[in-house]
Amino acid sequence: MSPILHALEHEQASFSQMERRLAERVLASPGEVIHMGITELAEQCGVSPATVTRFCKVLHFKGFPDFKVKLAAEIAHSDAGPQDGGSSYQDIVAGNPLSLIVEAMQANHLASIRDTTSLLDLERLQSVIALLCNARRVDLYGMATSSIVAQDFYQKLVRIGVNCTAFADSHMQITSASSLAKGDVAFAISYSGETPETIDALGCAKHSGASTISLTSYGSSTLATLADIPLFSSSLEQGMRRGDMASRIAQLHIIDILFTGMVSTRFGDFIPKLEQSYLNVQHYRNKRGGQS
Amino acid sequence: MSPILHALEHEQASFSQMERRLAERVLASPGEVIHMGITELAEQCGVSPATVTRFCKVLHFKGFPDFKVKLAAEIAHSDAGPQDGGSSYQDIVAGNPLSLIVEAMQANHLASIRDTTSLLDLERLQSVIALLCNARRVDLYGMATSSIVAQDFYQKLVRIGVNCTAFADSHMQITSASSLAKGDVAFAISYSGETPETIDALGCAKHSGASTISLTSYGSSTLATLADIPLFSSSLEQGMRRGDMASRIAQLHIIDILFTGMVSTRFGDFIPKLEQSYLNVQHYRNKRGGQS
DNA sequence: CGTATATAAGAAAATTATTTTCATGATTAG
DNA sequence: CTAATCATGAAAATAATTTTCTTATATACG
Repeated sequence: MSPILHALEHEQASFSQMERRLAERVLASPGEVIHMGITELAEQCGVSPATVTRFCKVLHFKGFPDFKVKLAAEIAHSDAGPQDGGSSYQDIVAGNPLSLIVEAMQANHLASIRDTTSLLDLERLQSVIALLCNARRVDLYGMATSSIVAQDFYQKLVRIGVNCTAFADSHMQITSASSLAKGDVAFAISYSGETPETIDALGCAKHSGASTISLTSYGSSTLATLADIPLFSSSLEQGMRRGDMASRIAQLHIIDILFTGMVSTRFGDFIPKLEQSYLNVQHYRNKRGGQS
Repeated sequence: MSPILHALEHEQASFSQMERRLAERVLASPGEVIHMGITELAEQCGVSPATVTRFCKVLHFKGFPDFKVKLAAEIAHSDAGPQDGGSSYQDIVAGNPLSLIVEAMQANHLASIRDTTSLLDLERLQSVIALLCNARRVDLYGMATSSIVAQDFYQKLVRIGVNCTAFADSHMQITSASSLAKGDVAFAISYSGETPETIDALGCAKHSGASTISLTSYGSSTLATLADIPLFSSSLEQGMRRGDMASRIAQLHIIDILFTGMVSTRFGDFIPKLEQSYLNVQHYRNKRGGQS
């Protein structure tokens, strides 16, 4: 924890009644305090503005504004929530003030990306990249939240000219899976790894002879077991139903790595296509001059 | 480098004479600026205080003090060096070994979330949450990558029973925007803030009397200026076309905060709906026993 | 037990900082 | 060449902060 907050916590002994109130308020949500005026903070603590100024002086700041700026700098350093470098997940519950939600969300997402990265198996990633680069056709499967991830990957792959589909409709997924063959790739995404529609689609693809890849939250699951190469994003503690928020970020993180890996291995091929797709969007947009 | 400094450096084109002087002074030693008063900074740049305030507003801060606090938070980040904990963005180039790509991607995504969080304005977020909670109808606009973000938000809002649409088709976006009215909310997402289709849709919605919200990468943009309440994700260095990867993660981070904020403020309303939507998916899935 | 003194804290005044409004000159489009 | 827009500074208005002055309370000492 930063020196200022640390001091506020451990030097309470030397504070007076009112000063203690201030210290507590600041500790409770420093992120809010830095956006407050002196009057606002004073009111929230049932204290006069003069007391706030004095308090800042006691802490050896030049005044309240000085305190705010220094505090802002400090809380920026530490990842919200538990100390930096750690990676524990925060639960998010009812009626929390927004500042807490923001802190918790940041902690969760950062932890999620860190954990996912450390779970990564480079060799496996490399194989997946190779498969995707050489695939005749790529099918992406995912329902609900995972279909968002699938769509995202789809957009990227299309831009580098990979022949690829990402149906949101589970019937179409199966239909498409049926028509895959050896040399094609099926890529299934699911938080739980137990989504029946996605499992069916990947199973069908495997049966058709395609190479199968799964992307699920860490832990054994039907989908991961089924896939030739399973990839994992970090899973959250506890039964947070809303855990899929961090999980989706982690899955996109992996998608980004895969995509960048693909572009990097076949730079000469893919970069021109990327550029071209970008330029063409611009071109046709300008051509019609803003009206559709 | 932090998004604010980055913007100061790269948006000089859009600044006026005096604004450029200010930008340069801030870039020269941001650490000094955060301890200055508005008058002092103005004098050092041979500029009037009024110009400084205006400059801060152009950058979408609430005023000079707000600018100082946000800047303080950011420069605290950036002197932490490139290893984790710091937040400099890594470029991703050809033929990099996978391990480097993974490291760079992690650094980018972590930095992006951190920077975005420090740019966040809690008051604004709160207003947006309030608007969304009380909206009769919510329209989400976004093209390409941003449509993925819009879709993601859409899925979440639907689950808590918010009346909401997220057309990917720009004609439909306009059509829908035309039928909005006071009390409705239009929420436009764009990395650059200059996507014509998205600007048109938001403009149309505004004209119809809806409250307008934008989510763009940090910096002044047409879309952000147009919106009643602009929200920002952090922007990346240099011309990385592929900067939209980190940006999308950051935007989803904000979406998650908004959504969680909504659920938290109207816990009693929304949680049962969330639970119900979850249970119903399970129920109907089990009912048909895996076959469709 | 009472008085003097120190201390904490607020009220109000003074100061300082910031923002807004208004006026002016420059620049651009017609 | 004129009108309109824009950038800018001066000054007024507002808001924030700090200082000063006052009061109440507690503590030590006679």
